[in-house]
Amino acid sequence: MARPVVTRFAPSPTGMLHIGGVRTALFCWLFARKHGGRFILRIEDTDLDRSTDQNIEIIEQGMLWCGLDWDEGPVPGDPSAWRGPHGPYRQMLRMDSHYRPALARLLAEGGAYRCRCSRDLLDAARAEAEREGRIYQYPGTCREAGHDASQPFAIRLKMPRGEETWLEDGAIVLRDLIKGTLRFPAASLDDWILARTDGTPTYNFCVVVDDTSMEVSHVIRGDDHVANTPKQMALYHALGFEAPVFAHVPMILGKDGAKLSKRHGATSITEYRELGLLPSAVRLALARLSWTPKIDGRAVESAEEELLTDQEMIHLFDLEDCQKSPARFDMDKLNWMNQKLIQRAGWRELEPYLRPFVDRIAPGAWDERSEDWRDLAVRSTQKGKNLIEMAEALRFAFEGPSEFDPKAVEKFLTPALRPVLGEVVNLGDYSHDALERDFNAILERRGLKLKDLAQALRVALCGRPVSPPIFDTLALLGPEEVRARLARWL
RNA sequence: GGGGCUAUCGUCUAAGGGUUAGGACACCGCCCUUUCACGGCGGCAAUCGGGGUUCGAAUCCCCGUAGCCCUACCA
Repeated sequence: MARPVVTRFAPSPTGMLHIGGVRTALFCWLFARKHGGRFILRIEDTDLDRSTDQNIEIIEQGMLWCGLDWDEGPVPGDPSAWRGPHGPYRQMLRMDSHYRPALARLLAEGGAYRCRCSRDLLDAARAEAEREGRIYQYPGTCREAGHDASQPFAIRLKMPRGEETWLEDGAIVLRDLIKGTLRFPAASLDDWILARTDGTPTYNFCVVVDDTSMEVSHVIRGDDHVANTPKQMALYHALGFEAPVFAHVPMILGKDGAKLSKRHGATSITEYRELGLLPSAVRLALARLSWTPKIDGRAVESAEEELLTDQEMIHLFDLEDCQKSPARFDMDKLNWMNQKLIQRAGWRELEPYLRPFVDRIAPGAWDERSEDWRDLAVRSTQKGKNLIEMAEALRFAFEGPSEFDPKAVEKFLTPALRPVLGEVVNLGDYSHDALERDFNAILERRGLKLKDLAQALRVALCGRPVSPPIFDTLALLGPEEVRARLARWL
C-alpha cells in the first residue's frame, strides 16, 4: 500500500553543513520532488554541548543556497518557529510531546524494561570481555527483573531472541532500496538503550519516533546507518508501527579514498560557494556521485547528456540506479560542470551569483552599471571556470592598471604601434560592428594585424596582455575611459 | 573479536555468460584563434588475487586480500 512519499533530512547542528550531508539531502529532495511528495528538514539537536541556534542557521542557509527547499521544518532565521503539521522539528522540543509518551507506552506494554545495571558495572564487563578477546553484548540481566522506578534506571528495548515470527530464519531482514536484501542475525544484536539514566532518549529511539510521527515513508540516509537499522526495525515492531522503506546511500570519500575531511580541501557547503561555484553545478556533481541517470534504460553516454538540468534530474532520479559502493569526490569534474553550466546560463541567471564576487573587487559598482553593460560584462567573461575568474576578468573595468607588465610593454607596445593608439582615441562608436569596421580600416591603412593592435591596446588599457575580447574590452570601458587610459601612451 | 557492506581506466561509471570491456572528467598531442580561454579532432589508460562452474566469466559460486560502517547511558 503506497503511502504518500515523505522524505527527510535530519542533520545535527554541530558545526558546518558537510558536503556529504548535502548529497544525502539532495537525494531526499530529488526523490520527494520526483514523486510529488514532501521533504522535511528536521534538526537533531540532542547533543546539547555542540548544538547552537547559529549552527542551525548555517544549515538552513547552506540548504537554501544549494536550492534544497523543504516543505516542513524550521523557519529560516527564527529558532522558535516552524512550518508544517508535525512540529516541532527540533528534537529538543519534542521531549514531552513525543518521546516520553512513547517510552511510557513501551514500558507499560512490556516491549522495553528498566535496567539498573550501573555504567561502571557495564564498562567493567565490557573491558573484561575485550581483554579475553570475547565479544561483549549486554546479557539482559534486568530483562525479566520487572524493576520499578524507585531506583535510577535506564530503559532498554527487548530485542528479538530469534524465535519471533517476524524474523526470517532468526534474522532481521532489511530490504534496502540501494543495498539490496540484508540479513542481521538476531543473536548479534543486544538490548540497546532507549533512554539514559537521566531520562534523555537516545538517537536510535528518537529517529524512529520522529520518522513515524512525521509520516516519513522513505528513509534515505548515509550508509553509516545501515547497522543501526535492524535495531530501529525492532523498535518499529515493538511500537506496532509500520517501518518506512530504507535506502542507504554510500559515503563520499576524498581523493585518496579516505573519509572526506578537511585535509582534502573544502568539506563545508559554504566553502563551495566561496569557490565561485554555481549551486546548480554543486547539485549536479553531488548527484552524479553514486548515481547514474538512465535515459530509456541507457546510462548517460556523452558530455551533453551528463549536464542535466534540475528538471531532468528530478525526472530521471531513481534509487535503483545508485551505486552500493562509496565514491571519491572529484573536484575536477565539479569544476568542469561548473564551467559548462556557466557557459550555457543566461546573464540574468548568472548575475545574482556573480554580483557578490564583483562586489569584493569594486563595492557597489555592479549595480551602478546599465543593463546592457552588465549583459556584456557577463557574456564576455562566460568562458571563466568559476565566478571568481569571471569577476577577476572584469577587474580592469573598475580600476585602471596599477602597474604595467614591463615585458608586455616591450613586446606589444612598440614604438611603431603607439601612434596607432591615437587613431583608436578618435573612435566614438563602440558598438561591435562599428569597432570592427573602423579597426579594419586602421589595420589596413597601417598594414597591421588585429593581433598586434589588440595586444597593444590590452597592455595600454589593462596593464597586461590579457583581457576579454578586445571589442568587448573597449565597450566595457567606454570611449571616455579609453581616451583617459590611452593618453599616457600618446 | 563479532555483525554488515564494498571491490572495472588516475576519478565517476557502462556492460549481469559471448563486446576490439563503452562513455565522461583529468592528462597528452594536433587543429582553430584577437590575448587568456572556448571549441574541434585524436591518443594514453581498467575488470584486486586464487580456485571453481561453463564451449565461453568483469558478469555465477567458493576462498583469500584490502577498505569502510556498526559493535556507547554519541549522533
